[in-house]
Amino acid sequence: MPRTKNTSTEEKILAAAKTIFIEKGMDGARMQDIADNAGINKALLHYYFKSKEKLFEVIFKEGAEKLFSKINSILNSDLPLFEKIRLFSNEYAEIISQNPYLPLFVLNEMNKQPHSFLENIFGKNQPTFENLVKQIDKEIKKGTIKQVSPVNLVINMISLSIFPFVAKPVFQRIMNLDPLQFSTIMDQRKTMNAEFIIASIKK
Amino acid sequence: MPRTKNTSTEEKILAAAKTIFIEKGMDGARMQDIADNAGINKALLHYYFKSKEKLFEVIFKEGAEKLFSKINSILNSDLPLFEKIRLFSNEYAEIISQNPYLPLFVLNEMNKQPHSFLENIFGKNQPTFENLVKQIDKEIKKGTIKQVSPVNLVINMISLSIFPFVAKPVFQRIMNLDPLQFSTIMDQRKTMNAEFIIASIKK
DNA sequence: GTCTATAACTCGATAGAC
DNA sequence: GTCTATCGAGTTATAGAC
Repeated sequence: MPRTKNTSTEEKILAAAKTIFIEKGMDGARMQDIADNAGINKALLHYYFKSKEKLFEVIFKEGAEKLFSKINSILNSDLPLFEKIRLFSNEYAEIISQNPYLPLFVLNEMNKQPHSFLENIFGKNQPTFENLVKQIDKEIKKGTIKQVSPVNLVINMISLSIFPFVAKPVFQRIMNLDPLQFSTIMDQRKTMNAEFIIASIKK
Repeated sequence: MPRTKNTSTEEKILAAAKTIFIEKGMDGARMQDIADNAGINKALLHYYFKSKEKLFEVIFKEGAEKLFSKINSILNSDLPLFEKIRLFSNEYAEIISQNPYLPLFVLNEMNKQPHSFLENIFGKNQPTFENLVKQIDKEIKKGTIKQVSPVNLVINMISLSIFPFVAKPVFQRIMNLDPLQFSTIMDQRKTMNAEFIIASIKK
């Protein structure tokens, strides 16, 4: 299908909305800001996406998808446990360093938005971690790793990958780091996180 | 000083403001909500605290203080490294499980509020981690722990303590946990976090 | 499809009575 | 110190011309 002027405007709006919503959140964002950022006027926003809420929904859904899909695909793959941990840490760190403000946006709105809204967005494609649980149990029986709870292992992996970005202003301030020092440290973590996790469970 | 009707109203306002601001953030909070929650009217809010921003400042400052003071006092104490890690994990987990919505509130506003606002609130009581850095270097030379970056160690400790609470709705959803299961897991983490960290650096 | 103008409404803040 | 009433700025959303 050839690009018409129509879809190009839609894309400009989506790009602008993404920027503004992720920066300011649902409550802080202004339709005027989005219009300005897209180089159009407010009325056109409503022409393409009925309401602020509808537009927000599109942006949130896409953002949440980006953050969650990778977790499932890697953790449910057939890789050996340690490789899985390394792959996850590396690829996830990459996604987040390319979208550093996305996690806080999604976390925020998941805490604020009503349950019905989230239900509508996430639907029923509930991930399962059966695979991973079995794999961890097997390693424990083999004696290669300590007795760990799979759920807590996953929580640790995700926490170490995401939180440093979410808390960037905090860490910069309490540790007295300038932006360059901080980003150097974040780069180190891309490989360090996996080794840290592995060291913590290895026997 | 005896409690007058005056200060009691002030306290009601502060308690209400805390509830509403932490739940909805600066942008999402409504003065009407705060007034309702305190059982008074909007005009009184302005009588006690000039503006929404001033009221917010008080709440934010108190919240940030609660989260940050413990980090410094424990990490700069004279305890042996492993004890320090255990004490921090336990006490910090306790603070946060008693104020589960505080971290996201503070993180959010630290990302959103202008630099001048934060400067005004935090002033110049910049913590230093010289103590900790020296202590870690000493342990490395003694050969009791691996060569680790002090900054990253602190980032890991804080990340593992805070993030699970911040991402509660995410973890509940992707891991299919009901609230009781989730809080059981969070309880386990209070002691588990420290052992996890220690295992990851021990030689 | 895109614009200008404006309606409809929300919300922080103040005036003024008690 | 506390209330009711209201102002005025700012915001989403729509009407209507091009």
